[in-house]
Amino acid sequence: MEAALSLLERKSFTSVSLREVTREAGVVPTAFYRHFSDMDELGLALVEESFGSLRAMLREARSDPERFQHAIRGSVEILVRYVHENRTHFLFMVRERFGGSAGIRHAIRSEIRLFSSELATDLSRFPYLREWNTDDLQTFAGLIVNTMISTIEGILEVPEGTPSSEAEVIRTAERQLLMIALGAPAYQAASTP
Amino acid sequence: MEAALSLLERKSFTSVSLREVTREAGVVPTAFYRHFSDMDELGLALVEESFGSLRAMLREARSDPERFQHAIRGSVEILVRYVHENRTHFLFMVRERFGGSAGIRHAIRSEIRLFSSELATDLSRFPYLREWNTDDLQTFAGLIVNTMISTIEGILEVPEGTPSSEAEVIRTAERQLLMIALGAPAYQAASTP
DNA sequence: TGTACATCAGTGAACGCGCGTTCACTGATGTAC
DNA sequence: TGTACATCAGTGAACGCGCGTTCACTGATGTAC
Repeated sequence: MEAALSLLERKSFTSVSLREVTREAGVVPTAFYRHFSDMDELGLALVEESFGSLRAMLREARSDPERFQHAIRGSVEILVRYVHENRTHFLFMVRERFGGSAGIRHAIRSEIRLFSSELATDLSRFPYLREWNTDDLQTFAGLIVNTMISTIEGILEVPEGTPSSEAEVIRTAERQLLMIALGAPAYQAASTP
Repeated sequence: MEAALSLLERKSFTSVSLREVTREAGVVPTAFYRHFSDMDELGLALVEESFGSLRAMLREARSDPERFQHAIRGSVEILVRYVHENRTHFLFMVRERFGGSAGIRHAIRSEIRLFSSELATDLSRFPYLREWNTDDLQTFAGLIVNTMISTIEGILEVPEGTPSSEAEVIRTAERQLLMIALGAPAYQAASTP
């Protein structure tokens, strides 16, 4: 699994061959079958491992409710740190979300959906979101998740070691999340006249 | 190019071989070289063709300013129609945006950036956005483009012939765009106290 | 504590296959005079 | 209007290569008695 992830910096998982993985791992091709029956099984294991990183991130964001609730900046900071610390995991998720095999695509998609639902539950504890119906909360959470995903994509795309472009990505994310957060009360006011 | 696009329903461009393309086109493998020097050149030609569809969409949205300016529903309708009419073009863009070769990824990314800038220019003509600075407008346009992209992704993901799920995607898009639109004045009010 | 056996990750040779690319070719269509 | 030549898309044989997968194997580690 480590070998596969380390190959992702250069290419997408779908275009990595079984032999490339074993070569990277310093092992003979047939040894692969001691661990997985094919590349798809490896891919699904990587989905699980990768979303483990994401869940850990969410757990941390939750453990500091003050920061989570009040400072967009704090949340973006946690996001950025996790993307750096688990770069290949996030690269894998972003690359295979649409490019992967059907099984891997579905696995990633359902993890994101789960993640979005959990965020909706968290959001329902916000004072000014308390009275929203589930549907509106889901939509709102989806909007935030979209912005988070494109921020992750932005961070991964920025050439490594160009802090100025990355700072730009971060600044954009913070302002977009602020726009969304400010839109929420206006939306609620408009839909319950 | 038609043959390549027709293969995209099943797999991503990166994992399509030169021989598969010629087989689909009903032609001998070597005939490929009469048109492109390699698969990457084909891919770049497809980027151009695909974004042609997208530009046509923008042109139509612009030609009916009333609808463009006032009804989010109208804009989403145009978007949905274009995705259906050019399904393989959009599939190609979504799949290769992260999964493709470096050259193709860059080409797609810069087209999206261009698209976002043009939207920012259009937005500056809105009465209540007239006084925004370029930076805020770009950020705002980015947010809208993100939402459009994830709506496109949603439409492409929905199994064909399940109108109820598609309607759900459309409804979510409309409400998210509304949240964003309502957030704009609040954002401006907050940043110019 | 020692012996016998099972489990397990990795080995190395071999297979048939689809791949990208080369080459010299064919025959239809377009262009110059 | 007729002839000579150029351009062009497509052909078909051939190449060397990396691929996924099979098979019988080795040798280290763990477990039962």
